[in-house]
Amino acid sequence: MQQKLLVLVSTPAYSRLYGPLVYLSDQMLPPGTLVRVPLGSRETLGLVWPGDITANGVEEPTNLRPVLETLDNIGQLPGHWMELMAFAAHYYQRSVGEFALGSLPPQLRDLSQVQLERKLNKRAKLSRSTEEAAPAKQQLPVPTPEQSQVLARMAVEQGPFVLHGNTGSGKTEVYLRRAAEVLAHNAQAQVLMLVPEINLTPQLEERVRQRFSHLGEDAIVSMHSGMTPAQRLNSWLSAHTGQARLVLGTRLAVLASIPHLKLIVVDEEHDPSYKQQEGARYSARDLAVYRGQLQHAQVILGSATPSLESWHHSRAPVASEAAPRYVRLSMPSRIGSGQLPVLRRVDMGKQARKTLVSAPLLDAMRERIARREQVLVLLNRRGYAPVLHCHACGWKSECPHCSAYRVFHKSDRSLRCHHCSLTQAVPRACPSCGNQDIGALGHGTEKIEEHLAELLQDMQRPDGMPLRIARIDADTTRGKGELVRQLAEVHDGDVDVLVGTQMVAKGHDFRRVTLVAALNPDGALFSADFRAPERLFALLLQAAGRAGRDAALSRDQACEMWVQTFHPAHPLFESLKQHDFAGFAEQQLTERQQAGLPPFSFQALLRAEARTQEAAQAFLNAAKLNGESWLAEQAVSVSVYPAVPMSLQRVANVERSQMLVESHSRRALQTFLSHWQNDLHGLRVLHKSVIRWAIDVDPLVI
DNA sequence: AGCACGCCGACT
DNA sequence: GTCGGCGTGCTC
Repeated sequence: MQQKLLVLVSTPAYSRLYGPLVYLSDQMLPPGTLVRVPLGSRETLGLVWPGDITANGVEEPTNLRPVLETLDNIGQLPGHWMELMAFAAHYYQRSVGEFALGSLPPQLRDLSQVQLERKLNKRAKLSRSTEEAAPAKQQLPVPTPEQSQVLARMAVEQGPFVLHGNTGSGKTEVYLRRAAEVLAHNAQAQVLMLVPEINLTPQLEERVRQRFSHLGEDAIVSMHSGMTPAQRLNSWLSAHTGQARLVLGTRLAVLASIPHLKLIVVDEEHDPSYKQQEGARYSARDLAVYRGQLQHAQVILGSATPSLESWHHSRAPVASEAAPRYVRLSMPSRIGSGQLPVLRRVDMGKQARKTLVSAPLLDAMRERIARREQVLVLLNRRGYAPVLHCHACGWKSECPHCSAYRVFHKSDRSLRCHHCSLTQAVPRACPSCGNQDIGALGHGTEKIEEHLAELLQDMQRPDGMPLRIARIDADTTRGKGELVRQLAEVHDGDVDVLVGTQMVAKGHDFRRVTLVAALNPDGALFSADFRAPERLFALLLQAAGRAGRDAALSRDQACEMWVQTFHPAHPLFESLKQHDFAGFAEQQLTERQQAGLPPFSFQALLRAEARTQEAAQAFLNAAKLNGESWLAEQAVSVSVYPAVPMSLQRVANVERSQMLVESHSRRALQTFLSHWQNDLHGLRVLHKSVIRWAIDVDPLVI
């Protein structure tokens, strides 16, 4: 007899097929089984989903089609993984199908049962040959008292832990030791280590592989989007079968099937790249905490500058409040002789107008260079100048497809849109009035690199060789492996001054850098984005941490962090000077509480994309009306704000608009959003010009 | 989202 | 006379 099965396929929440579909099968397949099913004229991967058809399917389609093939040679996806998918889809307002199928390695979608079989056989042979690896004897560093204390707590408490450790306090050693304990305690146990961006942390990967080499080569796998489809499938299968004991990956790894997961480490947990910014906009950090609960795995959130959300949730309990959700553990000391850098502020109000690099900073740089130390200069804008400008008619280098200016890149004399990638040669004369006198406004890393070369042209190294000024940003690291290569050059000491965007401040140690300078950080102090100060503080502290990690440096070579600012007395810089994250966090949390901002409120954004701004806004306004009438009826306390064009209103000729939704109760917000989805599906029929819409829960940028 | 069907402009 | 533009509609 033919069975009816619920099957998930990858369909977005805004299509009409957002729930499980019904298929016929000769046998009853257990939930979690992968199948190939026909869908319209194509054939696609499906996942058998738990649930009662008769209870669920109110209006069951008449012409059911049969399952084509069962991919049962890799077994079922575990129940807790399906629970994770169901939770994530519900919380982030996506279809379960999109979340679940999107979390599987892309190649799994294309392979047939037979192809998969071949792949699995090949893997089985390989793993047998490398199984016997001799346990390597390694000399491990002796843990500091702080590390021992922290590890002792982790051994007896469940967490989740917020591990607040200053740069250089040895957080990584804690992760590795805790992982070793968990793996030794249970021969099946698996550990997941999440990092913000894998290409920025080859050092960590190397360290992990070395430390756990005794587990065998294939017991450690990586997972990130830069891998080839075949590599991704292999890693995923290793994790899914339990063969991989340690999974090291970026945010997408939190969605992998890891059946015996016992420990999740989220390194640099404050990093914004844990929030997916397209498609299903999940937070890997938050899902890691939820997943820990589901699978009874311990969770460690580590950072020198924890997110204010995590910091808030790990506060000392207040009598009136429930116990904090996270356990806070601190490691304030820096290991070795390396000291924390001294903060120097240059009051730009006292410098000549339009100064890019102030005299005191330049002098300090010269001193360092003369001693063959390295200098790191940070500027958060790439290119030469952010906009070209005609002095005669006022023309500016706008992008024809986006509401943004195209950036002038001097190296190849191009105008590039950083949003839609449109690249054109710089016009010889103003395209609007023909005037020859077009100039650059503002400055980017390219210009600073050029400017510093001029300012320092009289200098040479002690050995008479010319100075080398290098630049690292998204433009110079386009090719594969370029970033690693260029960083290696800096390491070898072949570079005296390194100019870069924030990408160089992340996760890389420069042993001989003793001076770090932020040229123009003021934008974040008074930004409309309430998270800008938090990000700036993290960036500056992290950048400062890049410096002076060389134990050979003597005391009088103390490292310095320079900041050029018009607001030298700003509390952010005062806290930074004291290396006082806790003080900074308290001050920010007080402000957020007074303003009713996260983590004291919960937010979501409804975004709509259409050919015209009016169409996008009309859809949002209708959604607002529907939503508000429901809220009034149900007496649920959620505010829906008016629709506004997005800060980048037009990208690649698509108009975008968005609307903020806010509540003091996470539950109220969730209830409302779930209801709202139905409204939106109904509205879609009336607003056909809307290309797509999506809800972003816990948005990072508004 | 894919993918097909379907009706109007510049080309082997 | 066809190839191909993307508008509309459907997929268990």
